[in-house]
Amino acid sequence: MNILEKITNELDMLSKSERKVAEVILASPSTVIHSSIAALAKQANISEPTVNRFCRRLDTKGYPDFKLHLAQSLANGTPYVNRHVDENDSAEEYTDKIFESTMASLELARKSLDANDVNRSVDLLTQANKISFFGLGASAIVAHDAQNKFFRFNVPVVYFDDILMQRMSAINSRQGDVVIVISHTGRTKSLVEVASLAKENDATVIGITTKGTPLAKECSIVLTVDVCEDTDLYMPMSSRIAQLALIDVLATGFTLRRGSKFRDNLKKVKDSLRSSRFERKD
Amino acid sequence: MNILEKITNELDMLSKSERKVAEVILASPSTVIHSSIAALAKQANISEPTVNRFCRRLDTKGYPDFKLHLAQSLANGTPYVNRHVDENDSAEEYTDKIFESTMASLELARKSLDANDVNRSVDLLTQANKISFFGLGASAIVAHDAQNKFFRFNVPVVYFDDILMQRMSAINSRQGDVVIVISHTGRTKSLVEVASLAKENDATVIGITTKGTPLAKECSIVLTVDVCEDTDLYMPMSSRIAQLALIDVLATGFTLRRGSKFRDNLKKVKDSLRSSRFERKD
DNA sequence: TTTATTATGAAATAAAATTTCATTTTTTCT
DNA sequence: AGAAAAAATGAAATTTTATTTCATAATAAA
Repeated sequence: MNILEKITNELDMLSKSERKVAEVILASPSTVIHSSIAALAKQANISEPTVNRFCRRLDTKGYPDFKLHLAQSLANGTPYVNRHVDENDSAEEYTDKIFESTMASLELARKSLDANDVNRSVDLLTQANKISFFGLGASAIVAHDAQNKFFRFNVPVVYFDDILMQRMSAINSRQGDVVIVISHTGRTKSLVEVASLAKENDATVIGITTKGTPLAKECSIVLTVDVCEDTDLYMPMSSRIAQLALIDVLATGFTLRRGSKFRDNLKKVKDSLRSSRFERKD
Repeated sequence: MNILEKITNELDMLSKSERKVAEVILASPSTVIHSSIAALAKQANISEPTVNRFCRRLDTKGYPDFKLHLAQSLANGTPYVNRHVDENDSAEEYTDKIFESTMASLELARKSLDANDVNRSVDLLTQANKISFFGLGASAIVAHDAQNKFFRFNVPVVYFDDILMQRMSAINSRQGDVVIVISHTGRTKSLVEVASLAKENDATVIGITTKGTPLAKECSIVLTVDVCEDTDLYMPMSSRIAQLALIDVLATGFTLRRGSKFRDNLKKVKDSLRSSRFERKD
C-alpha cells in the first residue's frame, strides 16, 4: 500500500511528536527522501529517536527502509494526479496536464467500480431482449458509443439523446429489456424520470452514475463511476472518458460471455468494413 | 530516467569490477534495495568503495541515493501496459485490464502528440469563421463530442457523421473555415475525399489520425494520436478515448487563448443548466 | 621493458541510524 | 485533586553504514 496514504490513515494513532513528523513528510515528501534522519528531526522540531519510532509504527524496519517505501510511493503516486490547468500554461503544459488528469480519473474510476456489479450487468445484458442506452449532453456521446458497440453484437439496441424519445421508449419497455441510463451528476430530472418510468414497466434499469444520486436510487444496478469532481467543473471531461471505458468493459464482458463462436461473427462485421478503406501498403 | 535502463546502457563504460556490481543489481534489483553497501560488495565479490564508485558513475550522490533511485525505478517498473483480455478472465480481471490498457494508450498518445501542432491548431481554431468536425463510426462519437464542447464557446460549429452531409459541407467550405477530420485508421476512403474536398476549397484541414496515413497527407496539420494497434483489433476502444482526450486539450487551449472574460461566459452556460437538475442536499 | 594511467581494496574516517536509559508528560485510578 | 502507572520523549552512547584516503595491483601506452 502507498505509504503516504498509510500515514494519512494512521494520523490519529500517532503521538503528538510523531504527528509533527508526519506533517513534515506529507508537506514535502520529495524533500524528505533526500534528508537524513537528523535533518528531518530538526525540521519537525523533535528528536531523532522519535523519527525512528515513527518509521517503525508504519511497519518499516527503520528510517532508511521508510525512505525506500516513500520513494516508491512517490514514483507511483506523482505521475497521474489531477493537475489543474493554469492561465499561463504552454501548449505542452496543458496537454500534459489534461492527459495526466484523465489517466488519474480512470484510475479513480476503476477503484470505484464494483466487479460484482459489472458481472451482474453483463449477465443481464447477454439475456436482454432489447438494450437501450439513454444519456443527455456529454453522456449522450457515451450512449451513442455504447449503441455503436452493441450494434456489432447483432442484438436489438437503441440509443436516444432526445428527452421525448427517451420517455416514449421507456414507457414502451417491458420485462426482459435492459435500460442503461448514463448521467455523471445523476441529477438531471428528465433522466431520473425516464429511469423511473422504465422501472415501472418492469425493465431492468442499470445506472452509470455517481454513488448516492437520485438516479442511483431508481436503478436495479448502479455502476459507480466516481471521478474527481473539479475536473468536470466547466465541462464534463474526465467523467465521460471513464464512462466510455466502462462501456468497453461491458462490451468486452458481453463478448466473453457469448463465447468464441460469437467472436467470429464480430470479425466478420469488421472484415466487411475493409472494402471501404484504402489498403495498407506494408 | 529509469536507473535500470541506465545501468544497461552504460554497461560498457564500466570497469570490470563495476560491471560485476551491475550484474548483481540487474539480476535481482529488489534484493539490492534492502542490502547494505557491504552486503552488495560481498555479493559481487568486490570491495565497498567499488560499489560506491559505481553509484557515482551513474550520477547518484552515493549508495543510499542510488538505492532510492533503484526503488523508484522498481515502483515504476510495471506502470500501465496493454494487458490482453483472456477468454477465462473474471469480471474483475477484464475490468482491470481494460482500464489499464486505456491508461497505457493515453500515455502513448500523449507521447506521440506534438505540442507545436496543438498550439498551431488552437491558433487556427480561435480564428476560424466556422469549425466543422467530421468522423465516421467510432470517430463520429469523437466529432459529436467536439461539437458539444465547442458549441459552448458560442462559435459556429457543425458536426456530421453522414457521408453525404460531410461532402456537401466540405464543398461549401471556404477560406477561414477549419475542418477537423477524425479517423483512427486514416484510410476510410470517403473521409479522405472529404478532407481533399475541403482542402481544394481553401479550408484549413486538421487531421486527428495516425501518422503517415492517406488522410494525414491531405491535412494542413496532423494531430498524431498513436495508440497500440491491437487494442483496436475488433473494436475501436483506446484510440477513440485518446482522441477524446485530445479534443479536451483543444477545447482547453481554446478557452485559455480566449482569455478570462470568455471563461465567465462559459460559467454562465453551465449555470443555466442547473435548473434542470435536482439540487444537491449537502 | 619501462612508465604512466587507471582500477582496486584495506584501513581510517566520517556520517547516519539505532539503542539505551533517564526525564518529562500524560493518563488512570483512588 | 493528587498519587501512581503508563506512555512519550530526547540526550548520549553505541552500533551500523557509507565514504574517503592512500598504498598497491592491474592495465595500457610509449
